[in-house]
Amino acid sequence: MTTTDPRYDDAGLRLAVADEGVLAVSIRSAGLKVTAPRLAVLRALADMPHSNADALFGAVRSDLPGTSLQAVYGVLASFGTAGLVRKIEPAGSPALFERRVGDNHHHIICTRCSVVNDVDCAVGHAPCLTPSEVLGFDVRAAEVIYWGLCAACRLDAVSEAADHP
Amino acid sequence: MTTTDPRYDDAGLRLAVADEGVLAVSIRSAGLKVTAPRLAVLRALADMPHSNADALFGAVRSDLPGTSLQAVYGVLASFGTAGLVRKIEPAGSPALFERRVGDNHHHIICTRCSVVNDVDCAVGHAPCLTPSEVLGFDVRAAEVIYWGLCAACRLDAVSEAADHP
DNA sequence: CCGTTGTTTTGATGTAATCAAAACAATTGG
DNA sequence: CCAATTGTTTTGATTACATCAAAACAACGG
Repeated sequence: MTTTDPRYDDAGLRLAVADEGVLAVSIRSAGLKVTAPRLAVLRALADMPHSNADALFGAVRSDLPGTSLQAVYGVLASFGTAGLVRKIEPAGSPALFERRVGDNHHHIICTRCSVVNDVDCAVGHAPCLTPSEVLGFDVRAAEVIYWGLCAACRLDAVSEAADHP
Repeated sequence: MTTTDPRYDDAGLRLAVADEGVLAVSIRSAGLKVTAPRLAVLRALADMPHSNADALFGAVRSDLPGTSLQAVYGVLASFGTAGLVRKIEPAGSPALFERRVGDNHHHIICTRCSVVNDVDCAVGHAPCLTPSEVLGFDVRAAEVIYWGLCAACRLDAVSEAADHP
């Protein structure tokens, strides 16, 4: 009789032991060399998705001092072309990065505090939203950004209105 | 018996005589002072929608030499807050401007030649695409950019493939 | 463990846009 | 029609974000 407790199965064991190895594997299997700055950026991105290069630089530098901002840009560029991260460029914001790739999900951004949340694709298929041929264009992707007030800012807006009647 | 020929009705006559006055009126009725740089920017924008500040600067300078680039930025900013123009900021591009405002239409951009076309709203209502409350957000607008190959670039891509078989 | 190849550092450069102060021009009210 | 007010434009500096290039360096395949 073999145990089926998920904590002790093969995948679980590897996962527990690997620890940082998981990140290394994903980098290597994307065809890239595994380096300390790359691990650090990927780790930072896991903790704080929708971060910009500068915020990632801050996080990376704190556990790998001596890393340059340009290295972070370089890492993000290589991750981007390798398909490891996705770059989003909302109006009025520096570029943001996230590890969730492959599905084409969208984003909702608070106009007041700029917090970003993922939103599943409106339709569910790759170039979500129907038009696959519009005005003679061969449409490959649909990028959607919703703008609005997040829950916290809705409350703040209400209490502010009370302060200034 | 009064004529009802639209060419001679009051509005039509005013329109024909006004010529440039149409632009001036739209500026003034937006609560802004009418100035030569503003008229020139609005005129340029009528000719070339989806232009960036620099392209508009080029057009403006050619019929109103001495205008500064900063003036163009200033004009565009005031037009933006006055609701006279809309600013779009596609990923990887400087901001583009257009006079079509009020309806919330979207855009389709060629990934090869960067040409921009208007696309009517996917649903037809203001924050097009259903979600008016997502993840606790109060959604106010949905911004959609389609990316693909324009008709001309589709043809070019085909002939290039023939060149490099 | 060495060589190749790709990555990071260092430092310069570029683009798009914004800011601030002084000169100037459009409107409003007399 | 003129003067005062208010808003706009010019001029020049400055910022934010990002990219480029060369030399130093590190990963990985043999």
